[in-house]
Amino acid sequence: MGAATSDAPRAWRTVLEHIEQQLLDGALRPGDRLPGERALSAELGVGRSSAREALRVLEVLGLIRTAAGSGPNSGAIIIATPGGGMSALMRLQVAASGFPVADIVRTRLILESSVAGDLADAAPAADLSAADLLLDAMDSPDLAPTEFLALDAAFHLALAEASGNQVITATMAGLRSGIEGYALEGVSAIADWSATSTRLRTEHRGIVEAIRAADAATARSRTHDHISGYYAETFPPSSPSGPSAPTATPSPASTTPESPA
Amino acid sequence: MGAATSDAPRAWRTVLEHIEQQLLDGALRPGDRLPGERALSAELGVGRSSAREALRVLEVLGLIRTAAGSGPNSGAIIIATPGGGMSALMRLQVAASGFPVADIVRTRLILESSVAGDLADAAPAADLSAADLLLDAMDSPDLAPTEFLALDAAFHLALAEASGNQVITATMAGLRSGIEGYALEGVSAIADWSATSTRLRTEHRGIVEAIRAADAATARSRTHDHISGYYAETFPPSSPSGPSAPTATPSPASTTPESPA
DNA sequence: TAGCACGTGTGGTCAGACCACAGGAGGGAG
DNA sequence: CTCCCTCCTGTGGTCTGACCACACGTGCTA
Repeated sequence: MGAATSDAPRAWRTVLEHIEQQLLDGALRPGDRLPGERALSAELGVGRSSAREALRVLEVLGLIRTAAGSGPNSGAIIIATPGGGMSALMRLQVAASGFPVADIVRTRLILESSVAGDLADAAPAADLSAADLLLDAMDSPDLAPTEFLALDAAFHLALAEASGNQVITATMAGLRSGIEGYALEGVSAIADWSATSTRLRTEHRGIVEAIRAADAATARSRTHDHISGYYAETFPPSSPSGPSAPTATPSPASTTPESPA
Repeated sequence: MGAATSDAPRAWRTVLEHIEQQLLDGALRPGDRLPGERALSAELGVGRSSAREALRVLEVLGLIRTAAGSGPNSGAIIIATPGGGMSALMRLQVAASGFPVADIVRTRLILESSVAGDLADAAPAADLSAADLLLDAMDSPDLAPTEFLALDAAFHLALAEASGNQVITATMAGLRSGIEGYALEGVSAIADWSATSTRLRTEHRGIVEAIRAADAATARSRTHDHISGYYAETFPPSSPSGPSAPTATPSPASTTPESPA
């Protein structure tokens, strides 16, 4: 042995597909332990290194968690944490120029505006306590920009989580990771951080307020303006991010009032 | 050697971070060739298998393309094809129950409605020729459901591409992949395929028509209804996809006419 | 009975060896 | 001089075997 017999597909792909199939069949469920690497490779007739390559992919994608040692917590365990995989994907794609930053911002605009609107419309009012906590934490007067930004990201994510849509939550986590580097850089472009953070805090509360008031249109437009405003300030005029400006995206409810009056 | 000295982070992660850093620094750009696996591992002081694990991750994430042999086309080459990675991620997350199908559909609703609206509002009218071609192809009377569905997916993707937002395009490709299996299964749940496909064709043309007429609100609502309608038909009442029905999401412009009259 | 030492299995990593393949360099035939 | 064929080289792809660090369980010991 030692080589691919030409007609066979890549060995690691075999492993990946095998596990995917078992997941689809229900033979493998979240919380379950995968066979050990040695067993898995023997079972599928591939080398351990090939099996490991597949497991590595699953790990980065957020499907499994691995731990050495013995006992029930060791080995590869199925977990579905899409956020991690999404973050890695977005981050690397941005690094490789596959995702223009402007497109990420535009996508945030769409997703978050929609989330805010849905939250306001939610029949049984969504639980915003997590967001409230973050809002309070952000009021600490002596927060470094980095800390503030982390709380800010967590706040936006908390809204997504409150909406209950796991796909959007994971996507937003990924989008945020993708532009995290730029966000940190951007802080230096802000003239008066104190004023900016105060404004951001006010806008955050305004969004939550609109959601609580079940005013979807306002929640949407405030979210849109909040995000586009921040990026307009962070990425001054000639940001080499892409051909068009992030704020160019017409939001579903930004300039269109359609107020509930 | 042969083992991790406990304090060191995982070797493959070292490789991954090294490459990411080079991408961020601009030392590595799309189209460039990575060092060979042997050189890379030597350079970073890790084993070749560890370097390979990192490369495998990059490959699945759509960042590199690998080819054996020699010459300029061999080796690992930086490519930024987010769609592939996104598809793998979504597909596996769905398989692992990390992404409820209902959430994926809801996300499609948001993204595609928004795309259709933006397309209609686009200052220089977007190029819809690719979508037109697919529309014509879908008119072939003797298309198998599978073929029709493939064209249908391509049509929706073409609209996203026309919008020029690469993040949305890749995300939509991923979302589609995630529910592809369910879509194929769902065909059998459709009583009169001929009638359904005719309806879908009509709806598609209606969407494009609204976009061409620069009627954003109609484009949005038609897109929303098109998608939610299809899934309502494909996943009859008691689909075990999630706690709430996909159509429960209030679209920005679905039931709210705000017609241009 | 309480505590500790050892065995065992797991992931993590490395080193070395082949294979298949694609391309280029070189020599030989025309 | 030109063209074609052959061999060589480098690349990814894979397998095997080995060792390390670690966490757990078992069972012996005090």
